[in-house]
Amino acid sequence: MTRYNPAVTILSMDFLAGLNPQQKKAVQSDPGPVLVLAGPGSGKTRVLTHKIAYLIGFAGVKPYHILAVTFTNKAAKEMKNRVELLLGKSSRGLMLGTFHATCAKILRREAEHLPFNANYVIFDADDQRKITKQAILDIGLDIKQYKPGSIHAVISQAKNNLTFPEDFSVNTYRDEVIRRVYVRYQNYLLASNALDFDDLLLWTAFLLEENPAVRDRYARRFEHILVDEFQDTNFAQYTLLTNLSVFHRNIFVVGDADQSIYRWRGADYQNVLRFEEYFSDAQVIMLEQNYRSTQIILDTAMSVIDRNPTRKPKKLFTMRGKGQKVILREMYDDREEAVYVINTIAGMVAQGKAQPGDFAVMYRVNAQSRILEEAFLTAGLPYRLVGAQRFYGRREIKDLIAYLRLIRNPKDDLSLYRVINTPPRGIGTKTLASLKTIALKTNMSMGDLLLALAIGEESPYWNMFSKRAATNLSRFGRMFSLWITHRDELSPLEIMDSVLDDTGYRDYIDDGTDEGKDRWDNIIELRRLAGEYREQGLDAFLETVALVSDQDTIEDDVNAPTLLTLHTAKGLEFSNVFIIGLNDGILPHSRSLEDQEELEEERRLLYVGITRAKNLLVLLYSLNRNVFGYIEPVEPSRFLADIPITLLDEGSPGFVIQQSAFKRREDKWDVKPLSSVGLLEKKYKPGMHVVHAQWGEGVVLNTRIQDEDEIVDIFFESVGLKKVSAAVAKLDIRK
DNA sequence: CCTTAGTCATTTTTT
DNA sequence: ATGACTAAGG
Repeated sequence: MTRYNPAVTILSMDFLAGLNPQQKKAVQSDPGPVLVLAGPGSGKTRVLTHKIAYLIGFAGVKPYHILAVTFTNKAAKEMKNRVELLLGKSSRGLMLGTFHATCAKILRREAEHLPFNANYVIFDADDQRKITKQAILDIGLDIKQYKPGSIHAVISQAKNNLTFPEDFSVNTYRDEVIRRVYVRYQNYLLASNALDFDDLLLWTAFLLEENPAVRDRYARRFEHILVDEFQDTNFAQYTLLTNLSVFHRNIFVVGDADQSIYRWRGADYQNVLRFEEYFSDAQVIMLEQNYRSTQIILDTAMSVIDRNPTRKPKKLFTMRGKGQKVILREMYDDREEAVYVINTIAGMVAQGKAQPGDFAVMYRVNAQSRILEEAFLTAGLPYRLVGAQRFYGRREIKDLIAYLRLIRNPKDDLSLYRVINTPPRGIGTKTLASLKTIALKTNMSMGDLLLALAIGEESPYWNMFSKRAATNLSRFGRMFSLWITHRDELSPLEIMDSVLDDTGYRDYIDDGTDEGKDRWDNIIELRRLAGEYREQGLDAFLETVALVSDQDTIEDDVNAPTLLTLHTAKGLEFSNVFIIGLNDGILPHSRSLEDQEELEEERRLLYVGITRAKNLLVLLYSLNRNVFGYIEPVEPSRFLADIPITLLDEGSPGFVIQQSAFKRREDKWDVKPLSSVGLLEKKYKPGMHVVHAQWGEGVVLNTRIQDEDEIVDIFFESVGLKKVSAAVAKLDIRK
């Protein structure tokens, strides 16, 4: 292990310029495990990039020996740019990418040790759902009872925990069903020479665990490993990291447990604790100075997150000054929320207080974007929408990608299903069914059979089909085989163009309508992207396309408000932030209400949203909400009650605050029943005059604490003696 | 084999 | 309210 020479510290100045003491400490940390606990806006990307630059430029580590992993391509790209800015070209060879992309590369290189080929394709979320559905149907089960989505979620969880189908433990009948689906699902993937997202991690972790020779090769290579957003790692990723760092033990991780919002994806912020235990000699460095937000915004964030009981306290501070108070507003419904957002933005822009691009509107679920979009459209204002109907989710894009995937990997039955009759060429369900059965009988993949049919009547398989079917299949097979023949000599763009030409795709999609025009425009955009992969080739193109995240699709150069979910907002910052739909059932989401840990995650989600704001934070909730077309009354979010009124501007409603006594105690109850027993104090005293919303004025006779609640005996003028729960009833104390 | 009308569930969050 | 999926006609 190398120790850096302190005598040449002066040379490190470049990489330390402009850093605060804690950041410097992190960048200059000795070799060995390092855990950086970085609050929002504390400059963690800075620390990571400077650390890399420091390692290469000062400590003399070869870029080839460094691995840096992130969760989104956007983060990876940004880091790469910033490292290059610090070092120039000398960062070449550095392995920097997302977990998934890094794994994809390793797997392609090491495919010989694994049950798939190097030209495997990556199945996206849509594909995953489809094959889960197919697997359930194959077993003969009802997809209404066993929803593909929820079954796949369990499979995904299993994979994230490095559980293969054969290790899947069965305790209930449902488990047994899932196990069987999982077996089929995985077989389907392998038969198609395909991997899903989780497989990328699963197989890499498997490879490193089971193959010491390979593991050592990588573990020796990566003298330094750096990890961004460490709190978002799941077990597979954690295992990956511990294996890769087993030799040099120079693992530098940056994270913030308070920003852990991917539990449902298997992420486990406890990995932060695990890290400290596993690497007991780890240096721990805290980054607590926030450079992003005003004090008021920071205080608001703290007031929300502080209620999470299991968190380690962090004291965030800023030098930015108090700033503007938070605006909290009650709206009639979600429609009005949208109008308010637009009016506020338009107003501030008109007054020259801000640019349209300085605004972000954040929400819990993608469905909420629709009303906003409509409102922007009616107002005639441009906006940029992140995620939701992403580019790569468009039908025409998926079609083209499926063609390319099939050409790259003829075993990809799923893609074949998609394209074989798109545009229509007379290959319907019947023909398709016979293609499948005969493929099964002859022990070939459908793609291979199709290729065998390409030669026409000479083919030994020709007579197994009806004349009509054989003719149509053969015609497509000829096209298909032609593409494959030229696959390796053509660039991705050229392959794409031959597909477009040979299939007459343009005529199919561009039917003269506006929609058709749009679709064709999307194809043109895809062509442009493909054009960038002349050097890297088809594999790289398909891989990037499969692994783009929502965040990656944000275009920076648009001067318009950004509409995005709270999840995609992580890692970003905006001068002015709106968070809409702050209602119970939305944030916290109704599916998380039952579970304490999920409630905590919802709270973190709000925390993430709040801490995106640099200057102005606007929080909106509504009294009513459109649910499946019906207007329903809704409650304000319980989290609002935790924000001190002193942080809110005068226009903010006060009644939310009045409810806080109730909300607060409810939270406490959820959280720590034991410790809060003694903490609950009586709010009322005998002799006190109170006003009840329904029964009017009364006088307190007696009061006691019982089951986390205060039971008050009150004599009302209107109805006489009543026992009242302080948690349920709204009582005003009369002075 | 493709279009159409009717039924139905749908709302987390995403690499 | 909207879209995905299923069952009947061109």
